Formats: sequence, C-alpha cells, structure tokens
Amino acid sequence: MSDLRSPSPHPRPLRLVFMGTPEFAVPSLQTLLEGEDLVVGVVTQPDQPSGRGMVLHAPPVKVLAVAHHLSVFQPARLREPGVLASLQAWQPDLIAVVAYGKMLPQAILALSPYGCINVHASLLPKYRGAAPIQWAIACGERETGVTTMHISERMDAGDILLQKTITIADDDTGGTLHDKLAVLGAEALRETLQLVKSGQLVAQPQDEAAATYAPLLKKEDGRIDWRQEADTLARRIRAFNPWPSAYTTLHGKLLKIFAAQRERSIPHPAPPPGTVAEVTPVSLVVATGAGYLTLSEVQLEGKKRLPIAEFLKGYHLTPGLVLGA
RNA sequence: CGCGGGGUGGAGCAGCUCGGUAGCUCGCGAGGCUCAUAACCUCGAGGUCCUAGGUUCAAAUCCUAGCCCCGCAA
Repeated sequence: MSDLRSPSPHPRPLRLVFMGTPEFAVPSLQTLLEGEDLVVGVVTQPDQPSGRGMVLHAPPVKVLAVAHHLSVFQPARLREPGVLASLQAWQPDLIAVVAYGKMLPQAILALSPYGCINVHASLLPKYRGAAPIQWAIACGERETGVTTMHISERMDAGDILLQKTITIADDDTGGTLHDKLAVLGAEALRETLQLVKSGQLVAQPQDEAAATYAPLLKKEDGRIDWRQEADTLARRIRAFNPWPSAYTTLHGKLLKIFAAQRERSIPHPAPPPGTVAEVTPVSLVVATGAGYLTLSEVQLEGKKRLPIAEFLKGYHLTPGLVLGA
C-alpha cells in the first residue's frame, strides 16, 4: 500500500509537523531544525506530574521546541474536538512521528500529502512495539537498527522506507543503545525526507510472517527470577539498565542490579537459585537456575548506585544468604 | 503539601532509640614478611559528624528551619 499521493519530486522545503515526546525523539527534532525544511508545529504529550514531589514536567521534545520558539500543541487525546483542525491549520506537507506515545487516528494519517512517517528503533518487522531496544538486547540479538516507515493503522506495520543497522556491543545497555539509536534514527529520518523530496522514495511492505513483538516494559519485568539461567539473567540485566532496571531483594529491601556477568567456575554442590554462593572483597556470586552470576554493579533502596567492591565494603554479606526471598 | 531512606576522615558503612573518649571494612603513607595472591603483620597520617539556629554542664545523638543525594510512585 502506498499513501504517497505525490510521487513526484518536491523541490521546495517541506512544511513539517513533528510529533514526539521523550528523549529518543530529541535528536530527530534537532536534526530537522538544522535542515532546510520548515518545522511548522510540534505535537507532544501533555506535561505530566512526575519525579520526586510529583512536580509537573514538560516532555523533552517540548523543552527543545520551546527553546526554538516553535508552536507546541499538547492535546490530551488526538480524537478530541479541534485537534484535527489545529493540525490542518499548520498545512503540513508531511508529519514526522518519533516516539509520540499514542496511536494516530486515520484522519491524521490522511491529513497531509505525504502522510505520516515514523522512526522505529528496530529492524522491522522484528520488534514491533513499545520497547524494541531493550528486548533486542534481552533476546541476545547481535545487531539491531532503526526503520523509517509509512504509518499505517496497525502498530508498526507500515511500509518500510529506509533502514539503518548497528552492531550491539557486548557492553551496550538499554541506555547506551537507546542513545545510539536515537541518533541513528535522526539520520534515517533526514535521509528519508531527502528521498521524499527527490521523488526516489520506495515503500516496501513488511514481511508479516517475520514480525515479532517487543511489548511495553512494566516494572514487574525487571524482577529477577533466579531460576532462570545465568546467561538469560545477564542479558536482561544489561537490557533493563537503566530502566526499568533488574531488581531483587536483600533483607527485604529493594536491590537493583545494573551489571552482572555469567560466572564460569562453578562450585560443586549447587545451592538453590538466588543463594549467595561466594563473597570476596571484590565480588559477589549468586546461584541461578543454571550457572552462576557475578554481580558487578548494584544499588540498594535509598542508596547510591555502586560498583560491587564499594558496596561490599559497607555491607558484609555471607554465603548462604538468599536474594529475592 | 504524594510516600519513604540517607548526608559521619579519600570510598562504603556502624554509632543516634537510651546525649558523656570518633568505630568497622577498605584506601593512603612508612616499615616488615613472602616463590606467590585484590595475601599477611606492625606503626602512622587523615574527620567543621551537610548547614544555621535552639535545648543542655555536655549534642554525631534531642528540637526547629534550610540545602543536597537516593528508592517508591507517576
């Protein structure tokens, strides 16, 4: 399917509306602002009470937009009266959508001549959904990337316009990979717009049979089930760093685990999963369902995030203690 | 006023309930020991106990206000 009503070249600067909300969308908006096209309006989620004290916070995209004196629109719902008219008033040629946070109604998809183009943080059709970055790491992928696509009514199922691939480094976390893909996504968006203007855009339908899903992460997804195997846990810990973060409990208190490695040397009588198997001044080894995990960076509830050696100077743990009990 | 934990030599912590000599695990310096180890032994330096008031013969500890860090929640 192709919604492109004008496949011919578009020699003039485009009038763009940008829809996006979190940090991931910031490099994309920044790139558009540096380009020749005109960002005529920005749509972002309403300010939300958040953080300690529940203070009202503006989304990162709004902060950038305001700094550039752009028109900012923050509708609570896209289907409420007046939203469509407001968007139409900007007379966009194209709407760029990067992590806006809500599905777009058909009326908006059809609102501009070039439709809505989205940047998604995976190599579609793999990892459709809200948390593609984290799940790519958690699933042990060696590489991932970004995809620009033409938005359709089904989530992340639109025709692919352009893809960029990146290798997942051994030490990449959800956080570092997020930052890399945010930048890569901005590049992909810029190049896609160039293709639009030169009339060389090719839209390729996704292979539905190959689609996989990366569901929204919930806090609970971070809870460590020590019965899983060490490799799996190590990947999840890496993927969920810094958010939602993998966690267990220590003496009834929340203990976040930000980094851990699979431990190869295995003491023989294997204690039950979650049991502290070995403690040295610089390491903490925990039994899992299969293999052992050496924790290397942790944070106890109310305290700072610490390398394990620092943590152990203040908390004298002994083998036999069970985590997550 | 969303809920909660915390600020103590360079690091991480205890001490606070029940005011009265600054403690633990490290790190750092000097020396010793060892084939060797994130090893061991001896000695040593280093602290306005977040800040400002208050109570008291006496405050890290009790009271008040403020600043900063963090967990939950969103």
